[in-house]
Amino acid sequence: MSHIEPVVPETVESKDDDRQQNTLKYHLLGPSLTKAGQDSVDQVKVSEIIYNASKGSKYFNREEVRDKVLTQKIEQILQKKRHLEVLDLTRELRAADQFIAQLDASRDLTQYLVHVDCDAFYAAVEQLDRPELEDLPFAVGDGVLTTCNYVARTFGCRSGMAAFVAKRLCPNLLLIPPNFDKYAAKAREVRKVFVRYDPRFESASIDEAYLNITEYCTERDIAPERAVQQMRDEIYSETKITVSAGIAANTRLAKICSNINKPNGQFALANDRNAIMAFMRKLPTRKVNGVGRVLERELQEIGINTCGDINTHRHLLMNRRPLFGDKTYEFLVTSYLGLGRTEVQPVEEYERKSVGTENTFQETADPTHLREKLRLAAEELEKDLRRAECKGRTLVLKVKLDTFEVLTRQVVMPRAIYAAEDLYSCSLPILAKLEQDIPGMKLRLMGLRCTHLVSTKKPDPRAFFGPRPVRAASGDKMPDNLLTGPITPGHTIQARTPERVLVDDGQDDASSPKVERLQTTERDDTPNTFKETSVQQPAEWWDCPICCLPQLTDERLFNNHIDTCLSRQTIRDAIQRDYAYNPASPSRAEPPPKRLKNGERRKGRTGRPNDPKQKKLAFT
DNA sequence: CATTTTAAT
DNA sequence: CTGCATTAAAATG
Repeated sequence: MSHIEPVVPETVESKDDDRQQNTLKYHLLGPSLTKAGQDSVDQVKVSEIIYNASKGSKYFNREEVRDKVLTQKIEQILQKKRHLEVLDLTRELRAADQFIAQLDASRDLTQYLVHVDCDAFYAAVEQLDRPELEDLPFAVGDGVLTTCNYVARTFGCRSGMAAFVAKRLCPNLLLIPPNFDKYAAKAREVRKVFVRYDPRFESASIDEAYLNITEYCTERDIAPERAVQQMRDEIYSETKITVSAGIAANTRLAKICSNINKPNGQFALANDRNAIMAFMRKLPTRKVNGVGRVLERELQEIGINTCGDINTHRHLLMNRRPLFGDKTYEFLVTSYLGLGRTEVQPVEEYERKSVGTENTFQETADPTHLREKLRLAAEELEKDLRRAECKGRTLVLKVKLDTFEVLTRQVVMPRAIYAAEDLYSCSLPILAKLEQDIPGMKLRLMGLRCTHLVSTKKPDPRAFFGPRPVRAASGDKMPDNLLTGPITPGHTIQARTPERVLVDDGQDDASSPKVERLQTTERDDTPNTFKETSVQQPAEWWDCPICCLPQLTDERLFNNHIDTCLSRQTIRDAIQRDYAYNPASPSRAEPPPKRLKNGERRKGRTGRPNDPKQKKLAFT
C-alpha cells in the first residue's frame, strides 16, 4: 500500500500508531486503489487529502475505531497462524488437496460468459444531454458521489466518496443531482441489445449484466470476442453509451475481465485451464468480487496477496481451527482455481428475501421527532411491500447513532404484515426499548425492513393446492451442488446482490434497486383487496391460503372469504391435488411444507443451500 | 442448537 | 459520508 513516511517514529507506540494511521488512510481510500487499476493518479497524495478532509469528523472517528478493531482481529489471526505453524499439518494438507482436486474436476469450460459494464453510466447519460460536460470534471450525486466521469477520476474522485471530500480533491468538480428515471430509461435501451445475444441475460445492477453467449456463438459460428465486439458496437450506435466487457468461462472470471480494458474495451480469457490458472495466480485477491478491504487486509497479513498465494497457504486455511470459516475457505479455493457460475438467472426468476427502507436525517434525540421518522419509514415500507407484492413476518428496526454506530433489533410477528399502521405499531416498542437502553440516544438514521416474506401475488389457487406455496417456485432450486451444478461460492452466492451493492471497482455506481424496480414494476397496482384488510389489528389474523391476504380471525368470515376466493376461478385447477380443503381447521389448511408448529416458515432456505456443500467440507 | 445481531460486501 | 439487499460469522441464551 501507499506508505506515508512519518516524521520520526520513536517509541513502539508511535510506530504502531503510525501503522494504524496508514491502514486507516488506506481504509478511507476505499476501493479506488486496488479494485480499479487506476494508475496515473498519485494515490499517496489522494489518500493524504482524503485523510485530512475527513479528520476529526464523527464519521472519521468511527472509521478509526473500526480500523483498530480490525487490527486486533488480525493480531488474533496471526497468533493462531503462529500456533499452527509448529504443528504437523500434513493431514490437512492432504484434505485440502483432495478438496481442490474435487473442485477442479467440476470445472466447466464449455460456456462463454460475458460481463458487460457501462462506463461511468450515470455520468455518461448526463453527458448525452449536456455534451459540454465532456472535458469537465463532474459527478452525479448529492451528499455522496454516485458516479463520476473519467476526468474527475484523474483527480482521485470515486463513486461512493463524500462530496465534500471530492471537492477537496477537485475544487472545480461539478455536481449533478441524479435523475434515476433517465438512467432507467437508458438502461432499458441498452438491455434491448442484450436480449439479442442472450434472451435470458441477468442484470446485476442497472448498468451491469451477465450474458451467456454460448448458444449465440455456436448457432452463428462466430467467435465470442467478435460477437461481443459486435454487441458493443451495436450498443454504442443505438444508445451512444460505451460499455466494457469481459469474456470468460464463468461469471466470476468475466467480471474480473471486464475491468481490464475499461473504459470502452473488452478482454477475453481463454477457456483453457492453464490460461485460467496462470491468470489467477498473479491476480491480487482484491480483484475478485467478494473480496473487500477487510478480507484483503486479513489475507495480506497472513501472506496471501494473489489468488495463487491461496494455494500456497491452503493448509492454514483448512484446519480444525481454521483461520477463516468454511464458506470463506471454499470461496477462496474456488477463487484460486478460477471457478465460478456458468449459468445466469434473469431477474424475473429471482425471489427476494427482504424489503426495507432507511433514511438519514439531521441527528436528533427528540422522541417525538424519532417517532415521526419511524412513521415515515413505516409508510415508505408499506409502499415498497406493495410494489413487491409481499408481507413480512419479521420486522427489523435499524438505527444509526450520531456516532455512526449501527444497531438493529428485530421482532417476529404473529402474522405477516404490510400495512404502515401495523409496521409502526410493531416497531414502536423496539424503538422505545432502545431509547430506554441507551439514555441519550441521538440518531442520524432510521430504517425498517421486513424479512421472512410471504407473497401476496395474484390470487393463484395453485399456490395453495399445488405441491408448493406461491413463492417457492423459483427460489428452491437455488443451491448448487458443488460437483454437479455451477459453483457459487458462499461469499457471492446468488451473486446478484453483492455486485449490485458494491461500490467497487471505482467505476460507476452502486445502482439502487429502487431504480431497477421502476423497470420491472411500471404499474403501481394496488389491488383493492388490500383495502378491505387494512383495518385489522395486529393481534389475530389468519392468512387466506388462496389470496394470501390476512383475514379476521373469525371462522365464519374466514370460510366465506375462502369460498369467494375459490369460486372466483379455478376450482378445476385445484382438483388435481389431494390437499383437501378443510373448513374445520382453516388455520391448518395449508400444504405440508408450510405446516410448522407456530407457523414459522420451513427452514428450507436457511438450511438447504448449505447442505450439499457442508459435507464436502467435512475435513476430518 | 436456534435465534439475534453485527459486519462485510 | 447514501441506501438497499444478501450473506457469513459472532454473540446470545
